[in-house]
Amino acid sequence: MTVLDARYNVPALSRGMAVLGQFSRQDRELSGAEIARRLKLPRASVFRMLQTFEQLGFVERVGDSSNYKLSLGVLRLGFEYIASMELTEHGRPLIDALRDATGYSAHLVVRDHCEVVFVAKATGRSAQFHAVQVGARLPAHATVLGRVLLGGQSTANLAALYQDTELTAKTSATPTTLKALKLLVDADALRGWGISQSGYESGICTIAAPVFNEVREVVAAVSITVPAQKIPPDTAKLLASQVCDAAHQLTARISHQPHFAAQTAKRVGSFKPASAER
Amino acid sequence: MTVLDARYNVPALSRGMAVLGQFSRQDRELSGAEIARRLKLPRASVFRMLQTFEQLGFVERVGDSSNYKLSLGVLRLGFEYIASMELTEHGRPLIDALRDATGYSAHLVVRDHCEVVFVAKATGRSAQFHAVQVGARLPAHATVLGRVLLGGQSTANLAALYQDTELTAKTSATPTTLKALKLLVDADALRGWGISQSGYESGICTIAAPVFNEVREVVAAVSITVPAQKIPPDTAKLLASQVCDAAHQLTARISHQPHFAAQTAKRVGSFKPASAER
DNA sequence: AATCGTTGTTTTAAATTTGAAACAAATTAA
DNA sequence: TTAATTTGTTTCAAATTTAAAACAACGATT
Repeated sequence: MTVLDARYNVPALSRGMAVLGQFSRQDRELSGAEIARRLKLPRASVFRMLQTFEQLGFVERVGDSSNYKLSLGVLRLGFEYIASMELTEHGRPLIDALRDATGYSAHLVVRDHCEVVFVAKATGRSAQFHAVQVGARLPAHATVLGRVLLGGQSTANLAALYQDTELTAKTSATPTTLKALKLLVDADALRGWGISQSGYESGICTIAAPVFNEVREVVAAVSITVPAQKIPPDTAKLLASQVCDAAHQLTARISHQPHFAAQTAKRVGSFKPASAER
Repeated sequence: MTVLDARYNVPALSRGMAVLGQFSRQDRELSGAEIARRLKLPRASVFRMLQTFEQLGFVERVGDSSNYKLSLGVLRLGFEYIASMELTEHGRPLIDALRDATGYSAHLVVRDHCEVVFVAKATGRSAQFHAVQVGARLPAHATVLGRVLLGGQSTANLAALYQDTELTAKTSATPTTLKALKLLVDADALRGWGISQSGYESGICTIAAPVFNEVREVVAAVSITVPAQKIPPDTAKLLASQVCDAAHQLTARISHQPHFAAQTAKRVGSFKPASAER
């Protein structure tokens, strides 16, 4: 594996993306000076970067002020990403069907390091309060979704994943140690699905099942959210079987043809484990 | 207004974003060499940019090959954008309600130059074939959505908008001249809503109504899609009134408090109602 | 086998961007 | 009002990145 080499950095790029990254729900608008202060960059540099981003349609000025906000351009990247995933391509009809079958909101999620990311959703009839949006992120360790997505990870892998991240307690049930997390992860992996009776936000139960790739690594999870304090065991089992069904179907679809997608089917045979390192 | 000055470009940024922009549904994976060829950049430069993006989590290597694909990081930007829009904040419950009231998929769209962009959707029960996704784009001139979004634009503005864009004919009903487009736009603007009986894809009818800001500029549109070849006039009127209702409510919500949002309430104490003007 | 054409990676002179400092305009404070 | 901050913009020498060229590894073709 080629190690990422700091020699080959393009600082302008890193800094530029950092600038874009400053904008958030809390900070819709930012001035050049404010960004410069936060990132400890020269005002002149931020000024130039903002001008560049404005030309590219990634940020725009707010009204007549000199403040900036994100612009529609940034959506393009995310959309192309979602649209380019074979996972969502095949997953969408399945979670739509799952929603129709159960009547509850169904989701398709993947893991990005220690976070759960929603990549597709089918909204149920019962409009929830703050329904999650595609692109939303949740801490993996604090949700069933995350624990299902972590299924099959070795203790060492988990440790590596969480070496820079605290296992913060969201509720009393949240695991705060790697050991506790591993136990929960293994339990769900063994059963083949997971359930949270008083999820991240209470009053909502989540049932999730893993989607595997060709080598049986977890690559995604399918889930439904049920607006209830607690689901009786029988109902839970019934719903779980439906969720698992959807997950199995998706597994079948994406693991059948190993990474067929590529238009660059170069060396199909060679599977040798990456050369020497220096 | 400050004119965008080419002097203040950060080439590395422009090029970097161009690299990311190369990835699409058609081109999920790209090699460094391929990108270099397309953008006519030195291979070494592309190589370094890809390494940088990889470190930032915007692209990742595909399996063992040296190809790259977009990574989950790019979703973050788009999500923050959507989440930071007051439009979606207020619009989501409204289109959810519209979906529930009509039973059809409801959407919230905005305009980006000559394109319609979906920023929120509430999927109806009847699962469509290729349901649009948040972030998806359509040519404005070829859809009712676009024509409603263009409402109120002067002929000069339209001309400016389309000086670099062809009005390509998607169907026989698509306007291919500015004059024809203007006529359609004005008709919908006058009526207060628009309908396409054989939309962009046939078999689907779309009814759309504009959302205004404080100064009565169109800033968004609310719509529903009805899976039918043709809707009888009475039904259409009924549905249209529901769509208009939702649009009016959204207009009321976002145009009431003129751009209050700003977190730039730096000095919290000073709350004097900016009486003295210069 | 040997050659050719690609592609990924590395190096280094050449050219560029960068950031400190200066300026101007706007805002706040006294 | 006046002075003091803060911010947006501009300049230019210094320092950096860049891109041409070279290298190495690989696959395809002859």
